[in-house]
Amino acid sequence: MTNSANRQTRASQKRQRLTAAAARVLHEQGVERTTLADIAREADVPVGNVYYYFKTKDELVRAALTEHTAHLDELTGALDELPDPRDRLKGLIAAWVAGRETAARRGCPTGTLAVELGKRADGTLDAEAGAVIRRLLDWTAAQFRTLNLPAPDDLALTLVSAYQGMSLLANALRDPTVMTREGDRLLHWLDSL
Amino acid sequence: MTNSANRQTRASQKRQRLTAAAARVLHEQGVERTTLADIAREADVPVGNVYYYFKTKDELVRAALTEHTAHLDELTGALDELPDPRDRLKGLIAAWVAGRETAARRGCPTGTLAVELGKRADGTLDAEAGAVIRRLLDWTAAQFRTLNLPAPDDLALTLVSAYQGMSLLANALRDPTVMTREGDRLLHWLDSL
Amino acid sequence: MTNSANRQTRASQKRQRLTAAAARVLHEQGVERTTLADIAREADVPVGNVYYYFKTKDELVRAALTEHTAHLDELTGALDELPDPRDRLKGLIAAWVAGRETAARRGCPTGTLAVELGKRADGTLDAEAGAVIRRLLDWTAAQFRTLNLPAPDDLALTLVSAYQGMSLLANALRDPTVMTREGDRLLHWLDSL
Amino acid sequence: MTNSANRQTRASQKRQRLTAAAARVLHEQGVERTTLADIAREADVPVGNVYYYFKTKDELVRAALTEHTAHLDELTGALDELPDPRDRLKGLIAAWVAGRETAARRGCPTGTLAVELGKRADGTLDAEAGAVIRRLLDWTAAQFRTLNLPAPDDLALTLVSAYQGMSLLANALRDPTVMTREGDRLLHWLDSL
DNA sequence: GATGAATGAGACTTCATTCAT
DNA sequence: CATGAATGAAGTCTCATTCAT
Repeated sequence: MTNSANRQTRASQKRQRLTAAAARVLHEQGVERTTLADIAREADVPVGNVYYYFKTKDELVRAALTEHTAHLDELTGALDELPDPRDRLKGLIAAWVAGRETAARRGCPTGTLAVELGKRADGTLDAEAGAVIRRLLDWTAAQFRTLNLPAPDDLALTLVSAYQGMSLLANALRDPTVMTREGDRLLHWLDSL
Repeated sequence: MTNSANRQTRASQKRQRLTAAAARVLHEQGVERTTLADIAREADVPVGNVYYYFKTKDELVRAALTEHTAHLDELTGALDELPDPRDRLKGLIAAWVAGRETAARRGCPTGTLAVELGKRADGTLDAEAGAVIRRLLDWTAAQFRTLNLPAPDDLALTLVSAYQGMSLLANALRDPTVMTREGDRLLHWLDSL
Repeated sequence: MTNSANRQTRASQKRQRLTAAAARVLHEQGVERTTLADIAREADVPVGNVYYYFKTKDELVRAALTEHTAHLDELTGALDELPDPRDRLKGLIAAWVAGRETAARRGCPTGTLAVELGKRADGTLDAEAGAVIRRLLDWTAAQFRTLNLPAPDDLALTLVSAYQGMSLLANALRDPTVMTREGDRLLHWLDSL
Repeated sequence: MTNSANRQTRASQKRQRLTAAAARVLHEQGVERTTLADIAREADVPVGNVYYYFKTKDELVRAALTEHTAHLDELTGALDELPDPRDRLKGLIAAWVAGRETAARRGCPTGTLAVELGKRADGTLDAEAGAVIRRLLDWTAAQFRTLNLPAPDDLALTLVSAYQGMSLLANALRDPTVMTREGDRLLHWLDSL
């Protein structure tokens, strides 16, 4: 590896460390309660150096949203390997239920981010949080459409809405079984369509 | 009315004004982005005076939660007048849909509060936000139970979860029709039980 | 003195202390090199408390400009007592020369402020610095007009311009005699009109 | 051209580009509001590379002063070609008036630099700004001396002082006509001597 | 020589909370 | 009881300067 490539790689690594740390810490503590120092510490980067990679705190939030989008794409990408769209949706639900402990402790990363960003007077970042959710909606609707089910958009809305609702309740009640119970119901519902 | 009683009344009025203002502003701006000064201004109470009624900002958050509980009780109390529990639940859904514009702009007051408080490391207030949601769950489960439906707690979970989910999505997508579409589906679902 | 009046007076005093300190320190160190802490220390006020009186640093700069305007008004007000406008102008020049040590060390308060504020991209405060100078121009022109001299505005421009020039040179050369020499010349010039 | 000479030339070019950029940007934005990055960008030199040519920001300021001195020498050198010293001085004034738009927008480069540097506690650079002004004073005095006029130093002081004054006022009032009006007066004044 | 990256001190500003009257 | 004023801790952000390659 050349020096130049090495340098660039190290820099990219740091940027990536910061992005990952931001996604993690912002999910855990929320946007407003998280300080740049928190993220810097988690990424093991000096605070002053954060600004070399991200000019504002908001850009770090944006990076976290992008990270969540990437996670989502990774998941749906893996599910796309399954031949049956219904199985893909069941896999999605299974993934949600598998994350029940995290959901109970911190809620859905994207959903809680959207809630916080929605409180802002200036609508800069909330639209971007909404875009991530819409991405999930779109993928889900595509599966329902492939299944030739009527009103696939409404079905997608119902499914994603259920996910956000159960995550919020699991979190509010600090009860991961909410995810299991609702997850089971959603699986049955899918089979009934 | 005696002077003393008069004084107490005036004091209560101020307390009430502060509580109402807290509920309103905290819903609109979120807990972390709201300053005591914001609430004081909205309640038309001098900042320095707030501390006579509420020793900390958290107590104002608590008061807002109590206010939301009162609103909920008012609603369920009115619905209890209806003879048929199914009609009561339909009335609940109708109320949710009626609040679609607010939901699209700010989300569910209790739900968004629970999300924000859930991010705190110290579990001081998040339990109380959960309690308000549980109160709704309990009332809803009671209706299902009266209807002699099986697993009334799960049905309640599904219904309230759907409400939180559709509120979050309406908010994240800034789209009040989410409330209408999901509301219609829930009404049909109720009839199918 | 009542309690209320007392309280208000003390607050005003603090505000006045801050304004005076700002005028002094900003003149000495310049706008950009002066920190809020510098002004706070000079006024013997805790840094955090400064913001109770002035919401931004720029407001403090504005206050300093107002202070300089007040000083100017005081001076011209005193000179207005003189019956002969020519004597008033001579008094003005005498005041300038009297301040030669300060001028040599720090330049003209308003002039140097105008220079610094003029460098700003956003034209917020530079106009206000210009206004103070224009006030001096106006008063000076009024004297020339009363003397029935032709083109009083140009004469005023020449006189004030000379003042700013000699202050700048005295400051740049660290030489108070610049003020004396140019002051003498201006007095002769006045008599020659 | 040898490699070594080539390298040196390229390096000199960079140094020259930085010097010119410093003179320009420092004049426009002022010393304190200008960052090294600003100058580096304007000179199209990587930030990290600036320190190879200038060890500190102050050295860049010094270089800008040198650049202004060079400009001044160029101007006076050209004027020296004129046989009549009075014409040289008139040419100087004409040059000032020709730069009226710049003066109105940014003031005299040397004068405003002197003002800012004069605010420093440590007398490091302010003397050098004064030196540039003194250079102009000296050249001007030489012309008056050649004209056999009495007190040539005082006449020079008056002329340069007038220039700085009119530049400052043009700048503070954002009015280039100040330069024209005062320029005309100075030309008449020259003829009257 | 050249350069992207790193660093840390310090600036401005906000705000929950307390105080003095 | 009421309230303008006070306080200090903490947060975001900037930037001259240095470092590693």
